[in-house]
Amino acid sequence: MKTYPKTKKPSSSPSGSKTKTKDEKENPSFFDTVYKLVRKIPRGRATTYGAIAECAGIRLSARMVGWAMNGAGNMKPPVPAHRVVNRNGMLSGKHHFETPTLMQELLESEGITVKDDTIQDFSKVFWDPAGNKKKPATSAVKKIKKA
DNA sequence: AGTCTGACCTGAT
DNA sequence: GATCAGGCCAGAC
Repeated sequence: MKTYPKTKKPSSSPSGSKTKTKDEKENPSFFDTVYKLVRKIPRGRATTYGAIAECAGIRLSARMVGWAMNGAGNMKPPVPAHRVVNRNGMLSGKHHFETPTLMQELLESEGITVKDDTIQDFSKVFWDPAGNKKKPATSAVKKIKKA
């Protein structure tokens, strides 16, 4: 699996080094968009990377969403990354939190039922960022709703 | 400069 | 129905 022979630095925040991007203000990387969307997530709600990626306009780059979350921990206003889960509603990134249980703790603290690292009634707690932006959601959302 | 990994998703086999 | 492969962007070695 992932061949990671190199040293891993926890402080590898993508957005942390904003020196590379010319002007994130005028040229807001999708990173910023993701953070904004995630911050817009109401309490007691959760969304998926795909939904955010879709809303950000990078459905095919949903992976980057998770990567962007990596820097979320360094964000001043802590981005509610715990409200972001994969399409399965499983706390995939929980392991990346300060504590593997922190994510579940936060979700439960918001009233979300989490069991076995998976959000129960995900279709209910699911929050569509597109709904806030009035943008057409993808089939991913439909599937979730259908489930 | 090239290579690879990364908290994913979708489509096709 | 489950599994495989492809794909996007950005950062680190």
